[in-house]
Amino acid sequence: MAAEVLQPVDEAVSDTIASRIVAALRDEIVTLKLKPGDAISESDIAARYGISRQPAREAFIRLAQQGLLLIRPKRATVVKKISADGVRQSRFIRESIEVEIVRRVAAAGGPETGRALETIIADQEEAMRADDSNGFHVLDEFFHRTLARLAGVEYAWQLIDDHKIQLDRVRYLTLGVASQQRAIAEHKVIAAAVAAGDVTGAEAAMRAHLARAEVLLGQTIADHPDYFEAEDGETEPA
Amino acid sequence: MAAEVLQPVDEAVSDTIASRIVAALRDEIVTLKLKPGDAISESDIAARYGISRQPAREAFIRLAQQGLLLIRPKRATVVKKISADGVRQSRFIRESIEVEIVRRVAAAGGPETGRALETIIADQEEAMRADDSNGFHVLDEFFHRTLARLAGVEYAWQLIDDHKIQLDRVRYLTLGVASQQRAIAEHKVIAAAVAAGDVTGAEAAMRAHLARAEVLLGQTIADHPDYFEAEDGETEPA
DNA sequence: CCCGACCATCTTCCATACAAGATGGACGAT
DNA sequence: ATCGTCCATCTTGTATGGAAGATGGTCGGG
Repeated sequence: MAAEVLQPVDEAVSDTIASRIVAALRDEIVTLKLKPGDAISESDIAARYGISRQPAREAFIRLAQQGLLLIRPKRATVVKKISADGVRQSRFIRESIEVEIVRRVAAAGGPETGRALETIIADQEEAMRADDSNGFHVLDEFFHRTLARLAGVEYAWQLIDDHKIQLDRVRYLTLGVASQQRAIAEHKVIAAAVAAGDVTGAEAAMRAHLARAEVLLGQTIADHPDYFEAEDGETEPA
Repeated sequence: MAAEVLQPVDEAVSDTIASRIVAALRDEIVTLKLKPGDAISESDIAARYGISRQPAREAFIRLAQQGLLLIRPKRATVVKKISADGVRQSRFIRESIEVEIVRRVAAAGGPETGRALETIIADQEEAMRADDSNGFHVLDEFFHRTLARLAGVEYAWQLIDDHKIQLDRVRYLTLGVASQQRAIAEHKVIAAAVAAGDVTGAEAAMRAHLARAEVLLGQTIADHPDYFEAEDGETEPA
């Protein structure tokens, strides 16, 4: 059943080569094995994965539509640099929707919703203790996704998930245990407010939780300026 | 500079055949020349537009990712039926984001923002008098998009635009002058609240404005049940 | 020494050919 | 007459070849 919930990502129902390439490239991009600005070509990927150019091309199209690649017609295809403004707007989108979600859940929620959330938080604490950074992230995502399902808008979460990749690349640059502890604490506040039916409290808690990304962004830009697009000045400071 | 803001629509920078097919099919789907449930094939489209299968295939991929087509691996490709639940969730997404947008604009807005909106409304009234239904819709979209730009999140509007197609198909089934008059009146209320810096008032006005779609949905399902997916019961009541 | 034109090379884009699987109707057995 | 099987036909997925265009280095002229 858990697998049922995790599988349907909208299009990956078919197990084609192109789909696998999409997943593979997507992972390489988020984990920064493919760095922003790197140039790749269809032939390149085709050779690397031992396939034809056609599936590689289709993968490029899908990833370009997700905002991860930039296909330049007759020139080359590059891994899109992270746009600071784009990250802020992705965060804006996420905050808009998630705030609305917790409002709904808090308004309609009963005691069992609170219990469902607490279970996830407990799992997160265990993952943190086990130093399972990857599992922690999966559970973090599951927490938010569960809220969406409780609000009856799980499809909306899928949307957030698509655009969250932009945020994930930043997040990947700023891992840390302290961050995990704080995330858990904030999740607890949200869960408590939701369980108590405190709409405005839940909204505030969610906003505070998501606001943390703003701080990380500035820090990350300072640390890895070459991964980001030039914002206002010239694009190429020659 | 303004061109800079309007140009980057993410992928349509290149003027390829595939892009034109995407636009053409998208239009046909929204205007219901291609009805939900209709089956189309790559060869079919290729022949119809006098092109090869390859661009048609790419267009299918892009449209499938936008949720308009359903590609069934070795079977056929069909125009996705309208999902009532999907429409509700698209509306939820739109409301979440647009509410947040008007909040921001109302909070930070000055007198010139109100004037910009009023200009658009005036144009809308003219379009209505001229019985230019298409122009009216374009201006309606422009009104909301302008709000997004004033909030500094025009990219977010693009997201809404992508998912608004689901709503547009329903809207296309329910045109009418009365609807236009009401839309203009509601736009005026929103613009007034924004100009006055009335955050909660603007939020309420926007919610009311978008809530109208809910009523239309039920009506439309009743009128065209064959365009919609079966919701809970069996998919095929044989 | 500096600048402009040319060209080999690379890229994406499109066309075509083939492969694998699913469908629906015809056909034959019971 | 009814049911099961087979097969022509359609579908999408993949491979490969050629075309148009952009790039960057090289070469020649000033």
